Amino acid sequence: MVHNTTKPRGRPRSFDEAEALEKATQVFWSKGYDGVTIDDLVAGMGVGRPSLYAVFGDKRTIFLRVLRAYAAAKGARATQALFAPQPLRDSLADFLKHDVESATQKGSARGCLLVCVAPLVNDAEVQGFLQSAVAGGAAMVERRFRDGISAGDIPPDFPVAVRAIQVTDLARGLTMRAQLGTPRETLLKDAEEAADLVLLPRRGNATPEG
Amino acid sequence: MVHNTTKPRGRPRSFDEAEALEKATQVFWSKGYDGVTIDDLVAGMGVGRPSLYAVFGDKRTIFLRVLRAYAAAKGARATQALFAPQPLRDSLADFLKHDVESATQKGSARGCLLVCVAPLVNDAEVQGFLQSAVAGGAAMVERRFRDGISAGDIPPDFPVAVRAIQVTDLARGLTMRAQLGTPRETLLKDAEEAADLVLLPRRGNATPEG
DNA sequence: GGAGTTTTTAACTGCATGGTTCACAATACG
DNA sequence: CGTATTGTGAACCATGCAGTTAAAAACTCC
Repeated sequence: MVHNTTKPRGRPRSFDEAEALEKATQVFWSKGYDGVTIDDLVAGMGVGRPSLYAVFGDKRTIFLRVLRAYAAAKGARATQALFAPQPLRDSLADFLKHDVESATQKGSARGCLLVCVAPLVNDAEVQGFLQSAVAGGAAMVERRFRDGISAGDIPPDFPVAVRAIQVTDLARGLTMRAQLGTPRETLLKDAEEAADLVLLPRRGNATPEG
Repeated sequence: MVHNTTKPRGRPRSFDEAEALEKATQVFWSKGYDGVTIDDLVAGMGVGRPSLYAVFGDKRTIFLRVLRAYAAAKGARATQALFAPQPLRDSLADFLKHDVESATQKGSARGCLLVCVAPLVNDAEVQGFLQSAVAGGAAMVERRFRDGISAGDIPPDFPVAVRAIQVTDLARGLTMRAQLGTPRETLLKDAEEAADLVLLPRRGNATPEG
């Protein structure tokens, strides 16, 4: 973050760039990608049309910036939940519950930009970004599992990769149900159950069908 | 199935209604809902524009018909997989694997109309239909679990409702990964793992099969 | 073969939208 | 105080789109 100390010469902007992006997020979140018109963005972001094009570029570019900011914020919160000093089971439950909470925020659109909106955007760059985001999420959970093995919370033969993917699959299922209107309380309970499902010790071998 | 024996009076249609609907499914599947124009449907379905309006109605109506047909077909295949005469574990695995296969079919769009396209449609009727479809899927799995208890495949205290929801959540996760391009083989393996995750006996649970 | 009925082909209309342009307003610098 | 520079507001234009209409075509019934 390098701050530019030289003051801009001309008329100062009447909007805050980050704030406008935040509002753009809400617009895309509530209307999808194709459903959003430039006028929607102009109205929602509080930025005039020419300024919008000058500062942010066209719709696709705006969406990419929104996606990146959204994913970064979500990733940060996920990291915080996963790697807070607490038992593995609580980390996992917090991870999933946080997903649920952000997907059921009132006053904001339901669901998740990354899960519900972005996959439909027919754009190579968006798809690539999503793939890496998904892989990154699973990798994060897997790392937490490894820490859990070190801490003795789970046995050393715990199938970290498989379980990590299953956690993210379950998270996506929760998010989609949120989008369809399942109440938050139900989903929070399901999040706990999901954490337990993945972690509860098995009888016999941890990996089935060895 | 009532066959209409009276021949139609005027000029015969140059297209098959069911076939056209099938093609419409592909169009929506590959382009989403908002991304589809009437011209896309005209081109994709092989039906003239006025005929399209006369026979199928507008885009929203067409999409609803497509959804119902798609859900019916998918439900039928799911029933077949779940309730075929085989052990519970195989039923579940087949159920999930079938989902994966239909979501990774070549020559067709990836993912699932119900999971990847329909949730984004901002329409009360569509959302309602989706909710009932989701609930119906979970109920189907739950019923299969009950049968499994009767057959002694799982203990009587098996939490059928919770596990059924988890199965559908996992299925949605698989489907979304399919949409993002995860190869079929990976997902098929993950489907098996998911079935095992849900079914493997927990330590501390009573098992009937001695 | 002709009349009546239905589908198809092609063109048309009106409206929303994306992207651009232009004159004007606001601020920094000399 | 004037000028250069940048942002803003409103109007503008071409395009694409949904939905309709008019006439030609294909078929059944008489």
